[in-house]
Amino acid sequence: MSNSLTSEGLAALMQRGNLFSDKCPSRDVLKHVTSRWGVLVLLALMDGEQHRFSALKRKILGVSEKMLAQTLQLLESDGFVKRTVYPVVPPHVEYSLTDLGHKIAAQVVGLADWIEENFLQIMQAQEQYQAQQTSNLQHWQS
Amino acid sequence: MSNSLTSEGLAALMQRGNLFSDKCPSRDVLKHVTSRWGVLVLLALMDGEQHRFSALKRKILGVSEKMLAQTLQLLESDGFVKRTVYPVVPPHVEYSLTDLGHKIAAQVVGLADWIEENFLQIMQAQEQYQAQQTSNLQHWQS
DNA sequence: CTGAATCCTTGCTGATACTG
DNA sequence: CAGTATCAGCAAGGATTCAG
Repeated sequence: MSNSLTSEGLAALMQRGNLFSDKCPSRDVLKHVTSRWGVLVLLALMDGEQHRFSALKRKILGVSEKMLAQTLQLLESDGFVKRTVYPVVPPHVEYSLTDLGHKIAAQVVGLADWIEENFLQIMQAQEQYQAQQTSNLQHWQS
Repeated sequence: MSNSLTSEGLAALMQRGNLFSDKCPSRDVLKHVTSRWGVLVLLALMDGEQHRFSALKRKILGVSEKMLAQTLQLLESDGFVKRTVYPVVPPHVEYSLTDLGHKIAAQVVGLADWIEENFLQIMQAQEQYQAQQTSNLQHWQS
């Protein structure tokens, strides 16, 4: 059948702190949703509407067809994106978020928003770091 | 001086939805904290203790010295990690999270935890997707 | 002990061309 | 319209070596 899980195997997968041991499957999902285009796809689909492939391509500036298709496939395989095909000519495909997709999108966007909100502080830290590096540089230059 | 920001430039950087336009500096920070080792470093430092380089290397299984040093530098330059050097022989360096670091670590771990908590659903979606792909495969094989 | 520097391999990415 | 296939370029990642 499709579900071949043992309760022991499941327990091993679900325990916390698993991220430290390599090959943790959660890392793959994290990779998908935080990837360069993954974030943008989730963001683009968050309005709950149906979106066509070409519409997404227009909305997400700079993405190639290959990467968009690849990202959509990954997110679909994780159960975050729903792909609806209308068997007509010319082909018509629509993408939208699943319930699960909406939830993880909220998490990802929450993280992204936090960064944007606190970006001023981060930038100041970066400048301080830069200044520190520069002064160290000047030190051994003399 | 170190601060060369104009108010217009800052305003342009801070507006929401900026993630869509490429070269958004927030994307770099997002990349740092969600990178393969970035997540694990934040997780390892979340206890609030001081951690030595070699201790982190032992704690984060599989990380190379190069990537650990690189990750720590990035997180330090973003103001998330504090690096304390004790000028003794042999060298003694300690790493810990800043206040800002604790906050973003909470966000990142929140996302990671969400994935782990909902991993059962995700895995089921992956199995369904796999099954679907396999059946499609068998279709044209015959 | 804590890294920096080097080399080398891998994998991601994007441009192009092609299919149903 | 909605992709797939292929290939080339580049950057991330890792192993090793060297240095303060």
